[in-house]
Amino acid sequence: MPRYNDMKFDLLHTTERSKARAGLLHTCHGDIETPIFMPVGTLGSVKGVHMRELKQDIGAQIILGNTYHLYLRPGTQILEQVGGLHHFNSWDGPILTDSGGFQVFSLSDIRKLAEEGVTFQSHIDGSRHQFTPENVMETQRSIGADIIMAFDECAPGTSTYEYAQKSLGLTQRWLERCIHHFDETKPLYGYEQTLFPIVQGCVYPDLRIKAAEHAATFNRDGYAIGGLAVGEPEQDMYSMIEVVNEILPQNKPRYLMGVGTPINILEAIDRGVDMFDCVMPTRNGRNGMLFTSKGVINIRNQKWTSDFSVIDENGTTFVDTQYNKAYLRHLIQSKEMLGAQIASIHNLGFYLWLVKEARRQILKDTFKSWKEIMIKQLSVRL
RNA sequence: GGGAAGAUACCAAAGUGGCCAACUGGGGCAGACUGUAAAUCUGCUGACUUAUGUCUUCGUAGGUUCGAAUCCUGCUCUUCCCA
Repeated sequence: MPRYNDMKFDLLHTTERSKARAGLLHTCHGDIETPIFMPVGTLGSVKGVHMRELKQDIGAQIILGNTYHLYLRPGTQILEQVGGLHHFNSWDGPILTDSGGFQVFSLSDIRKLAEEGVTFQSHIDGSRHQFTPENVMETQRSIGADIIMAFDECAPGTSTYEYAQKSLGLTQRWLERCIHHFDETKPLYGYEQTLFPIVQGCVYPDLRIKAAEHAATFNRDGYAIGGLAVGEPEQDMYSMIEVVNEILPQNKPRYLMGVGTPINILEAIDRGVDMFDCVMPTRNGRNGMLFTSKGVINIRNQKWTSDFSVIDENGTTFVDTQYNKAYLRHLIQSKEMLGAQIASIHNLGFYLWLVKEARRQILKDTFKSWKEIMIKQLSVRL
């Protein structure tokens, strides 16, 4: 089985006025049209959304899972027994797993960081577990994601230069160990997996450059930009993307981890990013925030109480025109689970529409002007 | 008819002389949420207004007191028990 396959990503189109690109990423579970947004399914489910809705209504082409969470529950034994996450959650498209690097950041008060790896206390029962670059690769083999991520430290956006530098050193040594171990092991379920390195370096251009150059030497099928949208100013995020994308190979997909708002996504596409994931459409949806073609709605606000217009007349999912705003507000106010489901489907549908439309605009060389109009629209708070 | 308990802000419910514009929960209103410890979290919720000020409130009408949601009296209403 080839370790490296240069046919994995076809860069179909680039534009003059923008760094935006349209591409096609091939995986053993299907092709992905980029730019793409990947719904987050931490525990093997995109919260509140059926696979059928994800695929047919929302148009998702790839979803995420999380190594830390799936390792704790249901555990690798179950995942191996069933033949990997695809067979467990019955998503037959591509899957990407995050390595647990983000949990090094988000669970910082119940973990200990060391050269060897990270010792976590389970947030479920307090039990202690060690994650190392090596065992994280193995766990991701067990999960069986098509794209797996290197184990990194996602340092806070407010880190000092000294901390960021130290952290990056660790991430880079871990990357080497990840790659070494990944290349030494084989997939468990008969299809190929690929490992994406993660570029860290906080908001410091020289660190980001160093990190991107280091990552690029490993010649992988794709690269991720991590450690952004974690507390730093938005402008810093954009300039880091610019710095890193200057260095990452043109013919490989770039994945901006954990980002972001619809506007963030458009700005990042403009700067040459191809892949995105974020909990925002689902989490914020559950909490009553809707991203629509006309602007952002807080459906809990009183003004929607008797607004019987449909959720989004230009929306692409069935919920958009099936349900009215007042009803959705009622469901969310009443904490009815259907409300969370409708909001999640709507928001994911919007995100997927956004990247699909971006791709269409890139292909016909009108991305830049379309983006400006969209950003104005997306800034509206209804 | 007799007896007992009770009446507190939108609802429920603490508070039995000053630290009470009044605990707490719900509801309501608003905000937050970016590789998901999140169907979660935060703030506000008498009025005027925003100073750590004034005014009006704890069924109702009086009274005691420097001071009352808290003590006393009448009235009204509610619930329960006995006839």
